Amino acid sequence: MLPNTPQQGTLADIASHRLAHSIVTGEFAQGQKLNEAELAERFGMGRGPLREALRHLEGMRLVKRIPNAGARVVVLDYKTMSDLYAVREALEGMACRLAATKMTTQEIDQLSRLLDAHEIQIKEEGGGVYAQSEGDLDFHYQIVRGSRNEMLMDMLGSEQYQLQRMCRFRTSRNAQRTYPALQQHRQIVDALAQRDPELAEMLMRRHIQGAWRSISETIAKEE
Amino acid sequence: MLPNTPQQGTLADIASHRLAHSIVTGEFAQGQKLNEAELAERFGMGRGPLREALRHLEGMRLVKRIPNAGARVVVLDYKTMSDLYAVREALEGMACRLAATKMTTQEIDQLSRLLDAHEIQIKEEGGGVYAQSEGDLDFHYQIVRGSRNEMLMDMLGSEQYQLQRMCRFRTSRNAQRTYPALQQHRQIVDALAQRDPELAEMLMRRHIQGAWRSISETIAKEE
DNA sequence: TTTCGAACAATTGTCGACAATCGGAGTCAT
DNA sequence: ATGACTCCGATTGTCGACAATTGTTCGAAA
Repeated sequence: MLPNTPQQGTLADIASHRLAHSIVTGEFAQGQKLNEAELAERFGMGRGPLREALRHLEGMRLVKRIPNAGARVVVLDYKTMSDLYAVREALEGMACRLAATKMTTQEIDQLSRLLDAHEIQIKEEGGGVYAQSEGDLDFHYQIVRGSRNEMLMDMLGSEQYQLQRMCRFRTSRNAQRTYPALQQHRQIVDALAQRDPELAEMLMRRHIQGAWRSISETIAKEE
Repeated sequence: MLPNTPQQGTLADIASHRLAHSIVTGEFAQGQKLNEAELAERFGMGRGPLREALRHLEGMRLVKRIPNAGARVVVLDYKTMSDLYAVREALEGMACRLAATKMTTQEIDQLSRLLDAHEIQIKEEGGGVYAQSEGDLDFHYQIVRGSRNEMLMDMLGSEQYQLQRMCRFRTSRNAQRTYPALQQHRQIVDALAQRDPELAEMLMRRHIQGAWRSISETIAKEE
């Protein structure tokens, strides 16, 4: 469902996926230097494909390359995360607006049932991980797909998606926002069902602003 | 001023810039196959750096790569351009909203003077190319910089900027929108000066919607 | 004549080795 | 003791050659 295809294509693609996973999950610390020869050895490939993978990761903003000085894992400081959420707010807001007119009624119903499943899951598990779970990402991705905008799907699916997951791995302990998050999801689906683009965009933007406020407070508390 | 640095770094970066230029200006037709060996020969370098450049261009959505089948210049059809402008509307709208609170008064004044220069330029040249000129891009880029959002600057500066230029090269004949465009720019600067984020975002979004409508009509007329 | 298949040419994917560049250890002079 | 300079190790950047895959063309059989 999610664009997480392990992919069996070229070595460069494999390296790209494995590296992205290692970076997002924190296996590679932020700011850590990525040695080409060492990684090529570990992945059992030459440095050529690995360099292409690094170039790709650079495009996804997961690593930062400095000519003649190698590549380092990006550092997700407060400013970077803040910037990321502003971009997400703009893009997902637009996606939601478009989805309000492009999604089929059937798809919207399906989205509603997805939320029902989430609600059950929350009640069973005590509901501590919803806003961070893959379920939340699923909801957002379905709406992005509903926008029928290839560029948005690419940006939010392949690129930002990873950065956002990285963001969550970094601040995975705050999870008390699960109930209001589900509530907001329901409101968004309602707006979609009413075919109200303005409202749908506004609600999605508020939803993401709320998520950022929650994460932001968590970070503040830790210090 | 614009992020058009010819750059004297690695061969891969040089190839990336030269390729981007050739693609944007139409020297390489849309959908044209890009032969690695031939391009490496032309640029006087090996295939290694060139492959890295292609990876980079793929990230910028200027080329589309298919594993084991090579890279082709992207085709800017109607749907793609429409998607592009929706993304631009979202991102530049957000940039303008942020700029309304982050730009210094001095910077806003400077922006106003930039528009004065544009107005003079229009009157002198009969004003047929403003909306397509580099001057318009300059205005937009200054606002994006004013957002102080690194990610937005990257996205709109390095990546989308090229696609948009390509878009304009493709439809360079419609230029009767120059006066309303300048007028809208003035309104936007006013909103920035009044420190009104909501209004600034709304005006920028309308401005871009107008640009898309203009381009869209031109394309329709051609067929 | 059409279609299926196999060899072939062209192009992409990959590797190993060499050249260029950067960072740091060590040393010498002030 | 401190600063700068030099040399050396390590890492990145680049190239050429080889392997693998694809698309094509030619030919033979139905």
